[in-house]
Amino acid sequence: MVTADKTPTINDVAKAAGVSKRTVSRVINHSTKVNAQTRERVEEAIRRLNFAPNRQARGLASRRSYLVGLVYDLPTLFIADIQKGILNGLYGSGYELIVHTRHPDDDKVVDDVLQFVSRTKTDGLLLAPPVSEIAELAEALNDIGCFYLQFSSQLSAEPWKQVVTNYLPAITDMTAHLVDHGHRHFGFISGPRDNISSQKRQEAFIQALKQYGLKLPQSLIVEGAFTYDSGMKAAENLLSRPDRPTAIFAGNDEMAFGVMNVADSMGIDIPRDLSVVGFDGTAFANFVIPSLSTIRRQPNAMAQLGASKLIARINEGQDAARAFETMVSPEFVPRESTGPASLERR
Amino acid sequence: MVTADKTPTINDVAKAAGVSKRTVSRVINHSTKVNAQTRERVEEAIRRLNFAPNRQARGLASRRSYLVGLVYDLPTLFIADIQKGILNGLYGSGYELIVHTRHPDDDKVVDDVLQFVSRTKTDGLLLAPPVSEIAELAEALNDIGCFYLQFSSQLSAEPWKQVVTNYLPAITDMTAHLVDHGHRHFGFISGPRDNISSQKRQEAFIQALKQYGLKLPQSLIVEGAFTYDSGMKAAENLLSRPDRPTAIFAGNDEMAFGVMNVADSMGIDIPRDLSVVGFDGTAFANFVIPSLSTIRRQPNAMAQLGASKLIARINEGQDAARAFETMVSPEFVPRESTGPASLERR
DNA sequence: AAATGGATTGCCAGCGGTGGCATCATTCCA
DNA sequence: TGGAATGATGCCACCGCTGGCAATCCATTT
Repeated sequence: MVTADKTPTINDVAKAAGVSKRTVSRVINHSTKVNAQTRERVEEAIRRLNFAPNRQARGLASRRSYLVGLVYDLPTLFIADIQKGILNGLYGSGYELIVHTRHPDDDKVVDDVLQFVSRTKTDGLLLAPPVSEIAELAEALNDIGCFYLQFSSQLSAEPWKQVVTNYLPAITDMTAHLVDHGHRHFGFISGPRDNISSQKRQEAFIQALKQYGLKLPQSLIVEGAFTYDSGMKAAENLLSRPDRPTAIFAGNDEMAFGVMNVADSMGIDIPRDLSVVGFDGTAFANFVIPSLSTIRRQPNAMAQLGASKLIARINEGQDAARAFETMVSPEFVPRESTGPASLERR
Repeated sequence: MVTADKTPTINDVAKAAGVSKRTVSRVINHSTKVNAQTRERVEEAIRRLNFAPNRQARGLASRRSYLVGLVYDLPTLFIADIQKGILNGLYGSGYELIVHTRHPDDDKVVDDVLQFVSRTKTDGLLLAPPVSEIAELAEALNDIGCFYLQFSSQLSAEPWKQVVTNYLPAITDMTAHLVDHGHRHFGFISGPRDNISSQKRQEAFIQALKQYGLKLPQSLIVEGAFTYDSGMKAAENLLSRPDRPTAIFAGNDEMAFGVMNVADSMGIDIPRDLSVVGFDGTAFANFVIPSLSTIRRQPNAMAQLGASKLIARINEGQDAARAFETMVSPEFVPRESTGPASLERR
């Protein structure tokens, strides 16, 4: 019932190994200035006593916390996957993950995050989109000397602070797929206007179309809000016009589901009368009928990369972080919601 | 460029307020033994200097960490919502959330969590299902005197350590809904056999049916794995038998999507030929066509309750936690996937 | 007026580590 | 052989805060 023996301290280890606690400290911190035999002796003692250094004391003395923070906005499946990937990347690094999301009461994101950092003393911050795209926040963090890593869609001048998703290849593949199937007339449903990821997706789509000498008229770009309802609204708009597109690319899967629903209730068959493509590639895209062609991101892989990169930067400096990849590329996954363009359009 | 003034310490505040640092400490910790005027003076100084106590130093001295941990298994939308609710509940409490999920390399859950606790020195643990249902883990945590709160489906003898979802009311409503629509012949797709939540759902369903003098024959209970594929398999099984049910209750939404898909490819129309009900009520249930009738849990509310309850227990003891609710009830949300039983059943 | 007692407040040690030296042993070179 | 350079280790203060107790103040009691 009683666990009399409290957790061992560095002193216990020192005594057990017959060295000073300073030496034990050196071993813990992988200092090179320790004799191989001494190190072995200390490590043995650590193992025998099942010693784990006290993070708080370590942090207090060394002015570090051995904590990294994840800042995100909304709880989505994508974020859950990102978080999982981060935990994988952190595994064995000695760092723990502390999470933060904006509280409805806090209107000022920048202040909110700054407070979080000062409260928790995290050694680094992982910024998920769309928080990662806020330029003022990055600036503010730079000012206070806080290490951060953004999961972003826009390459900056400091790539060691980023993991960037390059939309172009996958969107080009997707476009090729549609064009090959005879589509010439496209609609695009964007995310919120000020959302950078959404802008980037749009740009990539336009650029891909250009390669085929095709254009995306402004009138066939409808603003959504990355939500199901907004996808429906946009679809009603796009599908009720006389020159309605034969293929719609939605800025995320959720809006694509909205499109599918509207099409269904308008008697427009997918993929016979309309092809639909989403973006994100969360599991649900595979569950709907017909299954949704989409662009699959790799949250797990990119998060793991990001975590490792941030830790490298914290522990070994900027140059170490530079050695890591920056770009990740999602991939187009064709499924049942895309097919040949119907011959008799309109 | 340089932010010369480092963060203020308790000493700075003490000096500014003209008191000893011990008094400042008392104010921070809401000790009652402080004169009202003194307190005001100190609080003013704290505000003026924008002081926040150093969590590490505080923890080191008081043997607490001001950290609570969330332990979960898989990254799902449900977990993301739970986490969001916890963060809401923790807001303003002075506690931060540190997350942990089982790493594939760790086979022994109990040891893994125990290590996490000893590494991080969390003051409390929030256990999400299915980790929350592991009896050995709860025991082990009790042994080391770790406070925890389980999000569970099974009331224990220590309700101050739990937030329990009571499935019966919603499942009874759902059953009533189906029976009112003429259904008499049901199929049930369970989660993994050893999953306690799944067992509870099954029990509740059986109990609800009993109220109508109806039975759920063992042969119409098919084991799934809470995954889409397993839902499809189970559906193939259920729908290919001569006495196939007119309504299927799936243990979660994801499996229900599998059922819908199989029904579609077998030419079985939902809801005309078959009613389907899911469980979870994540947003996607509303996105499929037809939209899925399901039982909506309230992850946000229950998580917020759980977080507050745990903090109360940590700060004010068991009796304070007793004052909190324990039971939460999900609700049945009828949508398009359920309707009248087809007349000419076989 | 001295004693009593409760309410406030201050002092000092110490939580478990790390940083910056000093120390000591050994090796290398002139 | 002496002296410097190098490697390994130990000593002690200190990181920023809280716990335990002593000290102080003030009102009340006798």
